[in-house]
Amino acid sequence: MPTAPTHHADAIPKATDLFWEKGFHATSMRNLQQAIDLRPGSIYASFGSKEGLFKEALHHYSQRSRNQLKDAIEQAGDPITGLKRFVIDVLQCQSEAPSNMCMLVKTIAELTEDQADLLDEAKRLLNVMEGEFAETIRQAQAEGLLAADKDAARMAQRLQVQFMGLRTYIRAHGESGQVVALVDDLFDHL
Amino acid sequence: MPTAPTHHADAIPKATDLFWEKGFHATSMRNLQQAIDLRPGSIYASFGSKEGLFKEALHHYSQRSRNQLKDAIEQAGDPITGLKRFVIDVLQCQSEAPSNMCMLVKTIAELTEDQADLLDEAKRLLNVMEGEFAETIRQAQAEGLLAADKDAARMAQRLQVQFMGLRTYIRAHGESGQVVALVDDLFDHL
DNA sequence: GCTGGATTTGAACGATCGTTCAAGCTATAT
DNA sequence: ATATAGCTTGAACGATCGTTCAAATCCAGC
Repeated sequence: MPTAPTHHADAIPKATDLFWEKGFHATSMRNLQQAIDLRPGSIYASFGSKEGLFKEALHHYSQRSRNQLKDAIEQAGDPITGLKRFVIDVLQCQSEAPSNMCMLVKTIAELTEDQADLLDEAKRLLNVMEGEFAETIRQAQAEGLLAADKDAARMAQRLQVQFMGLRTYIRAHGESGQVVALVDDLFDHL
Repeated sequence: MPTAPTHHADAIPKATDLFWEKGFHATSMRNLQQAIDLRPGSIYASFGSKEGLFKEALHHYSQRSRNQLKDAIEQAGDPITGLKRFVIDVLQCQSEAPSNMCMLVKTIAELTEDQADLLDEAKRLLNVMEGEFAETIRQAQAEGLLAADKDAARMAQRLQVQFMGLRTYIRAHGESGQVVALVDDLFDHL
């Protein structure tokens, strides 16, 4: 029943931003109806349930992030500068983004086993992103930009931990402008 | 009206654990009534509102964590081993605790400006905890257990970032048993 | 053992939740 | 122009939300 074709193509991005800002439980179907300008029947015809729509939002968010990384690498020229650029961009975009924190992290923080499939999906997508980090690091090693003897997967793991920690920290305090220096540090001790 | 005297002293700990597990929005007053075995009238006489009870829960959680750190330091003998012990204990107690993640972090991840005072309180208490870390590090420096030229506040900041990141990472993956090694690393590069 | 203030009780309130579905509308094919 | 298939609409459903309050209960002090 889900993923039925709709000509309201920008419904998912808008739903994503609302879910990202307010979280799963605090976002009501009526909030969503207003945000994406669709009546309940249309939404349920397309997505089946609130959970179904949220799952689409998670996928859209994940894809958007992966594209953002890809673009940053292409624009920067080499993988490592691109990766660093991506991290800095995400950390600094406090103003325009719906939330300072990663939507996937917010989701695994909020949900319990009551929404096991959404929780598992968020975990999986977070893992996919870590895989992208690892692949990027591997490419940097192949190009001689990074010591090739270190374990790329382990480095990606460390990056993921620090990245999630930093975003949480920035949410708790202000941005404070030290972001670039902190990220430089992060990549030095990678 | 809040904080009226009650002889149901263990109401707050039980409410804390439920809020910690399920978060603010997913925990209903009826869940709480059942968990702490009080009827609505009594709860509202004591705490005024769901928000009031949640604020008490935040305070209780914060105090409990600070005591846990204090105890760990006393038991370990010196501040730095105690601090490390505390971190390891928290990271490993995946089974008994209501959630792998810090309740304060879960709260700042979940809430928006719709509950501004609860959000600010969680941020403040997180800052208090970072202050405890800094004070502990300062004591370790005073006892010659740590290089005294480094900025204790900055080290506490790094510890906080890594600690929050690691707890999130453990929530997303399993515990995987590498925790002790990871924390050793963390304290080496502190 | 009676009285009076404080506490507890649980039914009930209006609001809002996620969801459904009969009726209305739109657009294509004939 | 008319029929038909599919999408859209919005009122409505039962459940549950946070909260209230009159009545029942408890427990001092006399």
